[in-house]
Amino acid sequence: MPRVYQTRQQKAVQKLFSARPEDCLTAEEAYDQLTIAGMEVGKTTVYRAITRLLEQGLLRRYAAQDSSEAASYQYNPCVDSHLHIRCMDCGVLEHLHCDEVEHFSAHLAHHHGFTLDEGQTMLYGLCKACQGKQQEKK
Amino acid sequence: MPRVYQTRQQKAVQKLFSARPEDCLTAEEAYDQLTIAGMEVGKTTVYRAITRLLEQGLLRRYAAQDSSEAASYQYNPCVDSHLHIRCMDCGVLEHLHCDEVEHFSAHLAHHHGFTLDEGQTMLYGLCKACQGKQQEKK
DNA sequence: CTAAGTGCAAAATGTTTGCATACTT
DNA sequence: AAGTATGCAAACATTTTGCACTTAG
Repeated sequence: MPRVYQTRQQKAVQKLFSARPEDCLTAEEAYDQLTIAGMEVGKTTVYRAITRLLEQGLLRRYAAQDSSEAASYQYNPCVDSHLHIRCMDCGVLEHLHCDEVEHFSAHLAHHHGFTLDEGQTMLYGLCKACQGKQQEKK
Repeated sequence: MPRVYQTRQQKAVQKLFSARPEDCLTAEEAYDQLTIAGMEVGKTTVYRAITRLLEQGLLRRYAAQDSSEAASYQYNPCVDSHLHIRCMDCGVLEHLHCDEVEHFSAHLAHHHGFTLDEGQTMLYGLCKACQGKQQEKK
């Protein structure tokens, strides 16, 4: 792994993500944010910076649910790895800090020989609010 | 929802997926399979047939892990919905038929107000074989 | 000074759309 | 006959790459 130079642009991208560990941003959104902030970072550079951060394990990547939508990225403080759940209707992202997850993960390891990567996994379903909405429709 | 005509092509695509409910195929792969089988179905038509099957709930869609990789689709016999786990190293797909999943899902519903959609969710991690490989590398 | 990063334009990829034609019902 | 599907080519959106130039270490 080649060394990572601390350029103005690289620092700007990392800072953007690390400043909001709760948020998921697409490359485009990150680019826009930087532009608004007057940071002058090329879009290509944003992509390359993100790639570098992924390699360093500082970002996690979430594939889009629908096709032809962009992937999003989130700051990944290694210490606090946890599952995320995404509502398929409203798109809200929730962070699952919960012992039950550890229990389930342990079960997978023991009974299925599978080591769950919480950082890479996104659970999909419906949040409380959207379950209500779905029922109204019926 | 408009009615779905049973064309030669539509039937061919559905048959392809339903014949192998264990397999995940990308649109491209489906197209290739059909072409090899001499079915003469256009790629556009494959995409449109897949879209229709998704709308009907007969197919589930899995977003690609790495960027610039294609999404894959799998036949979805509604009755037997279950979680899937994918090895990030070798790519193997395992089907999780397990009471623990129901237990975890129930927990999510009760304590987090979140209804898990097992069909849409893919767990990522490392399978037994690849955990061994990872350790050797160190 | 050298390895690494930048930014533009162009390519690549997966997917969707416009449209004239053909098929189902 | 009306509604839907097909297939081609072209459009699209996201992401990557080639290349000449700049910057960090």
